[in-house]
Amino acid sequence: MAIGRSTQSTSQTPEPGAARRPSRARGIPEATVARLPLYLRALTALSERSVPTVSSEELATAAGVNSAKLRKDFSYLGSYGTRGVGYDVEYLVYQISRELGLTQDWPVVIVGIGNLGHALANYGGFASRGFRVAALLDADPTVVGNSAAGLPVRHMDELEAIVESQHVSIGVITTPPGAAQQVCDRLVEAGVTSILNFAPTVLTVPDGVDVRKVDLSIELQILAFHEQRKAGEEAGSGDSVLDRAPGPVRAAAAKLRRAAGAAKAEPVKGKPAKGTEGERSAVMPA
Amino acid sequence: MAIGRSTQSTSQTPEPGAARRPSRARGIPEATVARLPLYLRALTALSERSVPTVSSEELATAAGVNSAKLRKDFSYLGSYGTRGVGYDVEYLVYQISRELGLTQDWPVVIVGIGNLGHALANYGGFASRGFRVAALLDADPTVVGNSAAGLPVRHMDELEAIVESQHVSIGVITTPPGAAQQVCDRLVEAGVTSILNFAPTVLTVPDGVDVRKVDLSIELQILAFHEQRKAGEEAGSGDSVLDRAPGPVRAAAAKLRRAAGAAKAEPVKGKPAKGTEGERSAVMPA
DNA sequence: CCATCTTTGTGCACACGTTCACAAACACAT
DNA sequence: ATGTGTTTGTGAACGTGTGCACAAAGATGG
Repeated sequence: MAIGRSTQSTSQTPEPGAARRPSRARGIPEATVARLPLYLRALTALSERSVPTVSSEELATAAGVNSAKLRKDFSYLGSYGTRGVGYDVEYLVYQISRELGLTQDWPVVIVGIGNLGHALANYGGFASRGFRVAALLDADPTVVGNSAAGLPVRHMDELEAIVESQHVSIGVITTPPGAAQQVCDRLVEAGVTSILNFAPTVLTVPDGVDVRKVDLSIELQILAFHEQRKAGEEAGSGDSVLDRAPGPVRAAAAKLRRAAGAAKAEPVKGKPAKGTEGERSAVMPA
Repeated sequence: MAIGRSTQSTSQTPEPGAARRPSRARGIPEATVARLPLYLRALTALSERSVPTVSSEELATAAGVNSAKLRKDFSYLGSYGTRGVGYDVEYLVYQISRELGLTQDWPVVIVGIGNLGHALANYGGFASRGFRVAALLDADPTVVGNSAAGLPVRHMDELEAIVESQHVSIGVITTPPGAAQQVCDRLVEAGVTSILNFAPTVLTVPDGVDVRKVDLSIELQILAFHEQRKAGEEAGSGDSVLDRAPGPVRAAAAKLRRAAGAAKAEPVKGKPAKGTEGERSAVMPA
């Protein structure tokens, strides 16, 4: 099946009337930028197998997109192909790397060295793409001093000094949700202008700072949605009549709901709601 | 800044001419589905603070979107608000949960218990949203038998039996990239129809199976792209003239490149290419 | 040098997503 | 009851992304 286009808005806070960023400062659409790393990965694999050239069709298959899209994407970068032949692998690797800014070194700090922070610190794909872990930081004294992936875990207090001295512009937040905004503020204050947030929180940042979000829980919920649909496709779900009734009936229902809600009761004819479940993922954000 | 709309195509393989899924089987757009978990999170937070009702404006702020979008999103679910008042928090929590299929239990298997697998096993947001870890699986005998998050790590051989007996329909892949497709095939064969893939690989699956992908490396690269742009906005980058020249000049350049590439030399006037770097993230996929 | 074949680059049409802006609906006070 | 204020729900306009289909560009062989 493979859901057609999912548009998981990984970046957040489009800021209503704000900055008016046309998303293509020099003409490269966001959607294209998001696919460049995919192409790059496929191309480096080809490069390692010493394949000299590749057609849009082949590369598209390897990257999991269709060839027209790929060609259009590349056309935004310039005309790097040769008609009748295809694309020169090495050259394209270089061009895409350059476009993505991977020909330079990006020092990164990871804040919050729990399970996930550990996993990221050990992530091999880091170094191979120009990213270098400048420091691992944590607020917990029992964690500080441990080492992960050959690097010592240092205390949050050193954050500002590290960011400044190593010119860190990218920060990764893997703290529990409660600490995320605070950490974010400190990172930004220290000079970080791009943040990758793994904590399930909406971060507020000043203009000029980019935030991208990775949220396991959301991904699973989206899968569940489609899974449910597949399951329910044959078995017509017992859709409550009230819920989809129009006009006055609905209004009455709303009134009832509000009355019930005020007493903090169960949602009308709702499932048991499993005892005020909620955002309490004190364990780890992931 | 906050990049406007990022469309990180988290799901993959739209399959060119295939199935023609209008992405809205019962009328809910993909983009909306992807935001429902966000709303749900904000709503449960309000619910815990016993807030009875919330306006689209407030909720939108809490979820990090704009209010018009939120209202339109909700309008796809039905008319669950009350004009002049707002939305009943409890009721909306229930409606969204139901829509997302979270009122039922989703057993999940995690395959590949490295650093990341561990992190996910310990992830608190799992259980609180109807997801239950049915089993942790790994192929490495030295890992099998360990326990993570109170669950024993079991051997891959048990995969089929577990999926079948526990009716698992969602699988999470956190193996190294080399093993991902193989694991994926086994999961699908065993009956799993939704896969969350953390390995940096394009998975091929039969029709009817959903794949979503989470890729740290890609997220960082996208950040780097924007970071580079910010940096280069004042300092006009020394863009090679050749690269953007049109027509015949370019053709000649292409010819040269191909000649160079055949000998697997450096890309024309390229950076040192740091010794056949590449996909070799044997450490962990993340 | 010409004919043929392959593959790129792109104009165009359409689908999807976002935002505006406003009428309809409801609450509440008088 | 009626009027006033608030907030939803949505039509319509716009912007972005996708995919088709084809002309143009180059390769290749004779």
